[in-house]
Amino acid sequence: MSDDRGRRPRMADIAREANVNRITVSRALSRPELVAKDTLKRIEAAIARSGYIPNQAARGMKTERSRIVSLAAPAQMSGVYGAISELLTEALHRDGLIINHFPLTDSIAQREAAMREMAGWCPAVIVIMSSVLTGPMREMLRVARTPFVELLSYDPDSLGSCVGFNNQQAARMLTEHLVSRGYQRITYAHSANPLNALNVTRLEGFTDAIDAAPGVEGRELRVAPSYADGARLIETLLADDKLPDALLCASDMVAVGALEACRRLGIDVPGRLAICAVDGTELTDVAHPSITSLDFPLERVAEVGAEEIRRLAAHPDSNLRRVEVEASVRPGETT
Amino acid sequence: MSDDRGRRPRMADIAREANVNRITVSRALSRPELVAKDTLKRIEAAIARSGYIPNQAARGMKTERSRIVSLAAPAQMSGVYGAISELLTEALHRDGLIINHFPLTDSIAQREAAMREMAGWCPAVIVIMSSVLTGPMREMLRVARTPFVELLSYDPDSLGSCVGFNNQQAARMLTEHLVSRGYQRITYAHSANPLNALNVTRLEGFTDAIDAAPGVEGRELRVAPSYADGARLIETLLADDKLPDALLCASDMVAVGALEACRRLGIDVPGRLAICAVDGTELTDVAHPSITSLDFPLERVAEVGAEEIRRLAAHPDSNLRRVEVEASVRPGETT
DNA sequence: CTGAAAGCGCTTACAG
DNA sequence: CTGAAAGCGCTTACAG
Repeated sequence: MSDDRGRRPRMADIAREANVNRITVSRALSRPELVAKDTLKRIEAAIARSGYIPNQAARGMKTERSRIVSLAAPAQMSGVYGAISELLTEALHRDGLIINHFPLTDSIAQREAAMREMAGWCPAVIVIMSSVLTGPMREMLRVARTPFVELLSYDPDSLGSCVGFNNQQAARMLTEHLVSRGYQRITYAHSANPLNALNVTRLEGFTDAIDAAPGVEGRELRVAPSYADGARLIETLLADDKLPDALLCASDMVAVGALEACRRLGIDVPGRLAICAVDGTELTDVAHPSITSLDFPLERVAEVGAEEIRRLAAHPDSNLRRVEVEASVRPGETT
Repeated sequence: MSDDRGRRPRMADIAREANVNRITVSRALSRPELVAKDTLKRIEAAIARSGYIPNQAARGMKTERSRIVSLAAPAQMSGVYGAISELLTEALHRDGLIINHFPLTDSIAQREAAMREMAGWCPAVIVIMSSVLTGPMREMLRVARTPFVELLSYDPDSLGSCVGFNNQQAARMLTEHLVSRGYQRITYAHSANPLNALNVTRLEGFTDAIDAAPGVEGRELRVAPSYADGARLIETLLADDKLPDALLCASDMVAVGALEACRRLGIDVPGRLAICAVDGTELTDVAHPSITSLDFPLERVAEVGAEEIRRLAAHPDSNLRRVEVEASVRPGETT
């Protein structure tokens, strides 16, 4: 029945079978109301018979407009990036937009290469979570003329649209919360990745709060975002006799891992050590004891973000939009 | 400096600036060793000056070979799908493969439409996690002539390559574990999604084990894969006075949510209720008490899967490979 | 309502 | 070492 001679059917094959010109097949697909009823029927039958699937690359080449949305984000899926990426992928899929996923590495050269890749596919929109933009990256975005959306961090000077919260302020509030509860030696555990935009602004917020609190000693520590590294962190601090009063974790996974290690090692939380997480995913709520963290509407970031992406995909030349969502401290049982 | 007249630079623009033919520019990009040194230098200078980025769609159209890998998976990123997808995305990105992400919905029609979309982009490989394949989907895969990889479930009759474990056996082993510990009324809480392949085979395994255990009463219950629904499940069962002896959870998130609800409601685990999870992500280990679950090498599935995808992308006509990874019960403190 | 012509941006042989 | 010709699979005006 179907053409089995080694290649997938093309529009020309359908046209031949249905006894029409390729143009008519194209029209039957894109504007069927302009095609005579029985012509349409013949074409549809031929399509069904052959299993024809239009080549999206060829289509996009002509229309100069793709339905691809390129999403660059840190690879970790168990935390806030996974949560947003899940909501975003679902929402955009409903609008017929295809998500191209680019993991962000720790190398500037690789991030720039990834940006080049992204731009090379002529996506409708480029979305970035939590990456610092280098000069070449900005230049590529400019030359590619692709609408650009930053998620998670609110930045009034963003190169494109953005939907997020003020991360500097958020880290400051959480630190102030710890100070107000009387903790004097506070350690901020974070990835220390200078390419992670959230990281950079959050560190500033932490430092601000420490500087403003006389007598409070602040430290920072590098830790990879995983349960295991959170647990290991506590073990190391304990072994070195360097356990602080309070631990502020940039990653929810680190907070959960640290909490579990404390339970195992008999460290009283929050009596001996307070634990506080910045991302505030569902995980911190489900933990026991529940972890003090940031209260910000993840769902709203994804929702408004999806809306903005959809809008820019439809109207690439429309104005940018910058949306700041509110964040506050959600006190849990660990502080 | 750069061309600012409303469109991104094309190869022809570079050719003009460098005083060569477009072909030479193309060659400079793909096989620079065939181009004279100073010609190359002129071309590279023009590319740098203009910020030229080759159009991947146009390139792929000619080469008939794209570097896209289409990945269809349930949207939930906090569980096993997120973990695999993270590892896979990173590994494939290192090989220069681009991941197109398609969330699986609960509607057959939508899944088939998604499959059509996927095939339309002429990906190098199509990867599916945990979806039943309908007749039309199989037909599309056949016509598209795209190599196909199934992950997570080992199926000797898979249409393509597969890397996974025997889910029927796994669910049976976990249920037998519960039976051997003396639990008599066992409830299997799962998404009840008939389109989820893992779900279907796991349910069979559960039923097998119950049928083989005289005097043991098995039930099944529908629950969405989230922390909140896991917690709600316990609340409902308690309110209806239908709490079983043991709960087998298809989703790790449900297990963690249920565990937390038990703690909150004063239900003794494992004394009054045993909890057991099937996916066995890191989450079950980090929970407290640690949750009995499946021990299977997630990383190996991702690693071998990535290898197989890479191989099929390079040699689309090579033989299929079916790899079964072993799984066993990892006893925790909840049974 | 349908089709002949031209072209999207690139690459693949082939000729020189 | 470089280029003129043809074509990948589709669509966009335009003409009839």
